[in-house]
Amino acid sequence: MVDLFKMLSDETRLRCLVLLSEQNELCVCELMYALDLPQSKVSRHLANLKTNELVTQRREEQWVLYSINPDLDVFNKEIINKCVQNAKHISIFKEDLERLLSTDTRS
Amino acid sequence: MVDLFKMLSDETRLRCLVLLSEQNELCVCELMYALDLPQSKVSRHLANLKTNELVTQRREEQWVLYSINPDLDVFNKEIINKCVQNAKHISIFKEDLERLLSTDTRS
DNA sequence: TACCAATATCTGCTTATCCGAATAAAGGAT
DNA sequence: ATCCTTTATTCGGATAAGCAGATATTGGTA
Repeated sequence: MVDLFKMLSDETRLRCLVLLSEQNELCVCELMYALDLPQSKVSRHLANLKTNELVTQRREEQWVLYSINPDLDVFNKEIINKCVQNAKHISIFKEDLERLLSTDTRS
Repeated sequence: MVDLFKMLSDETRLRCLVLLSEQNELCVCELMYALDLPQSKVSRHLANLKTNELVTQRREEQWVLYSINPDLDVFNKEIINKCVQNAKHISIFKEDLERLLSTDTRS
């Protein structure tokens, strides 16, 4: 439990997880654009999430696509889902999603 | 959200919250005994939880009794409840509860 | 007043976490 | 082979968080 909550106690990581829950698969540059954050920051936090098995990655052409780990245990899945639901009311997350949907940044 | 998860990402604080959820009200010395941790550590973490409004305190005679904040918003309450449920399967939390119930340490 | 039990806070220290900037690596295209 | 785009990692430094042990505070009691 502690490890899950450590991962959730950083705004950048939470924002990544919320977007990944909405969009299924995203590459680093899409997340950079949606979050409006530097590349190393996004990449570093995704690496943390992957180390803690909250996300998975696969390579497609020049991009690395991240997803929420489909094999999450029930508890982790439920907590993340609650976060995603809660995020719907919070402006920073809404803005992230708007930016994400506003342009195709994978090109 | 980030603040809630920061509070939950420490084992001592999680253990306190789980016991408080089970027992309604506990004083510092009961928690010290149940968690088998030094007084300053328990007191410090309870102070953190209080600063973040996850617990409340009241004084009764020589003791300070802590409770889960009854005015928690829905999200915080749901997350904490999930933790309490999940803790039922985890030995360290079960042992805490056994120790707590084994003796009256408030005397 | 002096004392005592319970709790809170301070002190000095160690470790963890986060950051931007720079560099490295990896794969595709020319 | 070289270049380009994307992503990962390293570096040095700043800040936050955790700890034990010691001291302070608080309210009640002798």
